[in-house]
Amino acid sequence: MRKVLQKYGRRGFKMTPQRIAILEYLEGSDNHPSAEDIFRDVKKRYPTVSFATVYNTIEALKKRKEIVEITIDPERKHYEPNINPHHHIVCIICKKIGDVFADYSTALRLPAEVEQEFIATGNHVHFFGICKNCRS
Amino acid sequence: MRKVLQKYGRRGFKMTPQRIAILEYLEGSDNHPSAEDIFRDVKKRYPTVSFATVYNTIEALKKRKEIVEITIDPERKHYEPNINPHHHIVCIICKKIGDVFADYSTALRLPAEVEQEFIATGNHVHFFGICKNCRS
DNA sequence: GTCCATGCAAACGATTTGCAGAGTT
DNA sequence: AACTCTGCAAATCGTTTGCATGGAC
Repeated sequence: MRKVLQKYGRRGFKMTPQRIAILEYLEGSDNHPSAEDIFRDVKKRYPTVSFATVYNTIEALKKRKEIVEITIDPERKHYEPNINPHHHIVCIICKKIGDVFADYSTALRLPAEVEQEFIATGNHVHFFGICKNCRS
Repeated sequence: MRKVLQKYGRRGFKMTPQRIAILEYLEGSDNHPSAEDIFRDVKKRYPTVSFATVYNTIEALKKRKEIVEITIDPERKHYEPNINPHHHIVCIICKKIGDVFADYSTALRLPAEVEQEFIATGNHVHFFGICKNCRS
């Protein structure tokens, strides 16, 4: 809520109750929800919300660079409100996604052969591991 | 073909013509095809192949760890025959995927806060950039 | 005959789209 | 009225599954 709710008083992006609920859910915890996660949560307060609204809002927020789409789960897309570039770690058991704030850029040099083919403009590290909960 | 075709003479994994075609395509170039890419290519030689066969074969090969599924394209899964752990770079224009053989493990240390939550067991770096072709 | 791969078609799950109705200005 | 968001339903796309047929041992 905070950030985005302030930013868009009303202009260009209408702050409807559903959208507020979506933003609050997205910014309310350190989760990385899928569209369905968002849908389920918003439905608690607005039992008539539709997937169309959720996806519409996601699309509008992506376009405005207020949220980021994460491609880390082969089955579905996930979203997060944290715009600062960072990395992720995924529990291989429960699939929980954690944030990793660190800048590895200086270490992540491309091998020479690859540099002949590509100019790198960014990077994202996907760690996998086991979370505290799943260690038992 | 080489590797896998030799390995499985016939036992446990039947080398049918369709499977040979799939393996040849997978190992024949440094591509990272999607199921549909594979399907289209095999169809050239076997016009009656079905997606079921392609997906069945992919599944069987994944289970035997002969190919790896890549989660880097939000729209579809990609596969590659190179089992050695390595990283990837994706052209943000044409989506071409390149291999990056480098071991960044020593540099990729998790921040202390994250280590309290997760034990890392692996990593994969997803570079993005622009390929030679798309520079024009 | 047994086993297992094939190929067709139907099913499925995630996401997208068309559109009529509503809310806001 | 103009604009745009909502919610329903239908459509789409990638992937999976059920099942009858068919080839290899």
